[in-house]
Amino acid sequence: MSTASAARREIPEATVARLPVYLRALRALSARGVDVVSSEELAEAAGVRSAGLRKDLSHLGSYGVRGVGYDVARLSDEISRELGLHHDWSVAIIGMGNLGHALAAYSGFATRGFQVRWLIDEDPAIVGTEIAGLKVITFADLEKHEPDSIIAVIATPPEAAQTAADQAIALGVRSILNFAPGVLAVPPGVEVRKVDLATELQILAFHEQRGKYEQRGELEPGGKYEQEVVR
Amino acid sequence: MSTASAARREIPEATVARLPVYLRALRALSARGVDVVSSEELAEAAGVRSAGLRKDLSHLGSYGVRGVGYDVARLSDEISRELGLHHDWSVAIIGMGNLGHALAAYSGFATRGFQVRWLIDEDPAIVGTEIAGLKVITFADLEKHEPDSIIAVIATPPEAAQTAADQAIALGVRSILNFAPGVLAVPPGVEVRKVDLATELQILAFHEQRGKYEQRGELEPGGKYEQEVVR
DNA sequence: CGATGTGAACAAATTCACAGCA
DNA sequence: TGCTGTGAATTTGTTCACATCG
Repeated sequence: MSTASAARREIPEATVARLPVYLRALRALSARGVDVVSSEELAEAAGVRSAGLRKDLSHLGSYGVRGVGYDVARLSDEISRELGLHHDWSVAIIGMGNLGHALAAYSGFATRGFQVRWLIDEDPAIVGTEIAGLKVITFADLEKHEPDSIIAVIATPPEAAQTAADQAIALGVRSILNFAPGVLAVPPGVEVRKVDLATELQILAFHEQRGKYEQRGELEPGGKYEQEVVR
Repeated sequence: MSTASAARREIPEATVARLPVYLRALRALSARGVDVVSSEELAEAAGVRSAGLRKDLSHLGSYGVRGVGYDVARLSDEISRELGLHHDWSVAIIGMGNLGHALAAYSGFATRGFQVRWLIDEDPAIVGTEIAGLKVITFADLEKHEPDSIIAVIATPPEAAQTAADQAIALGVRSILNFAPGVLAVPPGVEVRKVDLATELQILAFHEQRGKYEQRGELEPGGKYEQEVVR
């Protein structure tokens, strides 16, 4: 109740999940010199329907102009604020195997308000080495730095994921992006999102097996097709 | 009606997305020597509610025994069948940068019916080199092999993703897992799933900023907490 | 006029609660 | 008795269609 950015309108979870997509589309438009965009155009760029886009944006407030559209810069800013991208976020990557390595070097993080600041591993052979310009440290080392407001990215082998999560949480981490397969048990107040590669492939396999669209074969070889993004 | 696994009941998308999770939990139980499990226990292991689990499984048919539970081996098998994990799937990874590299070496793929068989890149400096025991080839080379029934994993830089998708689709690929940020335009009949790291972090940032659970501070330091997985 | 913003209709997913069966 | 399987109730999300306003 005390904080200024307090309980505003409740924003539906499904909407929150799409805001980053809109933000990216807006950035791309901005880069192309567009500064006003209609819901129709933005929806196209983001791969959603225009009515849905308008409803999503309506949860943030009224930032469009009727008969005109949305100001790209303004809308970007509002969405950024809503997502909490004003201050930069510190990211700690835990587990410096193949995936951790790649994530440490992945520029997609840095480009949008997320700075990878710590690389954690417990393997003595890896601790102390330098990856992508950062020294690999242990949890004990991390403790010395600000413990709060870090997002932890878990890229350990599956067996080590729960322990890694426990240690991160003990240091005050409340947001975890988990690349390790399996379910993490965390206390209330800690949010986990997971990225599970095998699961994604299995979902694709399911649809491919079922010929989801019944449209076996023939895919209109030449020609430009309408944008059609499946979920 | 001829094939046993014929066009059965429609399975809700949300259910499909959870089947791989159940499958993994079942495998873990099996490895621990458990061969019968209740919906309560399996739900716990999978991080869902038992009622939801039962409803999900009911879409596959009646494979449980009232008063007893589910046979672990049987249920694993049924879910595997449903997901199309009987025959192995071939995966082609496109774009051999950091991420492509890591994905090529990632054992999590191989362990579940997905065999990474081709690594694609167009950079002459990379083509021909060997990564994780596979030679990097071009799209032109790929064409010589079976074009159908491949799942393409796009790990290119964002600018190259659409072209990569177009080329893969031209070769007959109908399932794409896209790691590049941005929206892919694909014809009907092609399914795209995307994994967007920056988006995931932004969603976490949103919730952290809002102190989703209002439960600022105090996280019950010691003690074992109930399992509480947020989405 | 033309595009936004939104109530109302619809659809999908989740949760409840309990009948029914091993 | 104890669990599954499932209708019914509820919640959440999407689509429609149009009044509204710059």
